[in-house]
Amino acid sequence: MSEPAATDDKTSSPPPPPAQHKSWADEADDDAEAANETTAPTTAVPSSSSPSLNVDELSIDENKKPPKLLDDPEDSNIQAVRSLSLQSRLLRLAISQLLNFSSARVYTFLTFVDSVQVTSGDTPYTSAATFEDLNLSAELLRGLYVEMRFQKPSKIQAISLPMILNPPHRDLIAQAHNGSGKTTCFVLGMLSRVDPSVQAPQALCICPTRELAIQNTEVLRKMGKHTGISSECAVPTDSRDSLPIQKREPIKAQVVIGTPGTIKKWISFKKLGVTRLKILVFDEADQMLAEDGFKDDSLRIMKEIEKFNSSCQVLLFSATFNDIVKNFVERTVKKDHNKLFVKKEELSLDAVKQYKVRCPDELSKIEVIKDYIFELGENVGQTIIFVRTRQSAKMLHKSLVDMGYEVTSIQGALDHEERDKIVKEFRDGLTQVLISTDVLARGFDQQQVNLVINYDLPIKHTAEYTREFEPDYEVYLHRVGRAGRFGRKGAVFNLIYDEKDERLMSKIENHFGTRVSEVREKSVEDYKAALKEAGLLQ
DNA sequence: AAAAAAC
Repeated sequence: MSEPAATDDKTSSPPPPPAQHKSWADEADDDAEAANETTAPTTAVPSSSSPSLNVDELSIDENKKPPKLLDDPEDSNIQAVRSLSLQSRLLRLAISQLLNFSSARVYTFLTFVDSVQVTSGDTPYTSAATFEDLNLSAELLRGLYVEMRFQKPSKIQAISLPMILNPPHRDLIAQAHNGSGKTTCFVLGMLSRVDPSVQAPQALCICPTRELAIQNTEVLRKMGKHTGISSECAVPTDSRDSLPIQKREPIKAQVVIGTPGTIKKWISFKKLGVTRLKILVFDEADQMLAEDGFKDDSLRIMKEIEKFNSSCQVLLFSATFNDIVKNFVERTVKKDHNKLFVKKEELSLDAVKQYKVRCPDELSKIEVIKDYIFELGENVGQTIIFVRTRQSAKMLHKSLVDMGYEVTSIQGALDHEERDKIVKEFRDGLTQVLISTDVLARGFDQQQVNLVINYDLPIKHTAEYTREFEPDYEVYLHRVGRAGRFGRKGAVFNLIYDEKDERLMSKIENHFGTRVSEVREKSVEDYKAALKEAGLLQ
């Protein structure tokens, strides 16, 4: 039995919640109109400034030992930051001027082993060393240990769960590495905040793709198996076998997980009530709130909930938040939110070894895939090949099938049924190699995937009139993150063939501060060596 | 110039 670490902190009565601004929809409104303008609105409360500028110190209980440093590369820095209410800001300002300190309090803690206490504003949070520390129900603990086979909270879980579960239930923006267990954070949050005696939607989770919504629903059902909590997956169905929403009874499920369009539709048809909602989650929140993502849908849903229910806790989770979306996202939630961020340099997964392969032409990309990667791939686990367009997904699929290889491919133009089937076959291990557009770039969790091939590199489609292509760093990171789930080993091969690719690749290297080594010679032995280096072969 | 959702 592991020693329960410092749970006594909980017993010290938490101070009353400070006055809260609950007008998050209003905030969102402002932003929607002033999308790109940066001038501070009215009397600028020195809003939660960029952490890197104001990193001050970790506020640790004096009686506690300081956090120990781990040299585990995975256990990299997370910054815990708290936006302060106006009152406490003014108070801090007064004090700090007296003491000649910086006025913004930004709490950062590096790594921890057992227990860290973070004081956020005036609320102390003790990280959870064990799941028992979280006061979860016995049924939920059983789900964690027996169904999920979890032993103890991962780092992001240890830090974020106390903030999610304990009053005053502040909004939270949380960033954590791919495969580090973000889903568990919000699924556990939703399950434990539901009142089992109320048969109405109390938790809502919105995801960018059908596949992710289904996956999250499955995780929730597994983890919540013994709780009796009901759930519904709100994704489009092929009209044949299901009643149109107009004719359905209002949703009674206590947790609803789905994609924006369907959720919007259900709400507008009054089939999904929002008045009892206690917690609203955006998975892949940076994409959900990006200009070229689901911003409009997300804000509309937020506003609709706010209209009837001002005390709904909002959680925003993602592995990536670029500066632009980060800035916006922080103004979308209530002002006194908590936030956890990871430094950019810390994000690239050290567990996944990155390679580039220079190919003389487009055709030779296919040669590389079949001659080397397929040759070795099957000893290595499953493989996802990412392509930029639906067209290339079809094209590559056809070429490989024509050559006699057993691969499948998925992209958004396929029927829902077909998509579900292909994902299921891949999950069941019936297929070894899956070609995919960026539908599966984010969140798709299949632990057997050890190899990712970037058939082409992700490109940012900004409205700028530049000739220069910009890589989509976030998508790159998410793609890479499909391998190496939960700290496993993995490898990525980036296939590049022209000047454009070269520039994209080096920009990616610069951005993440990593060097991507090249597989030079063209022989099976070289790929073997690369996979050995990645830890995938002996 | 893409993909995602969904009308």
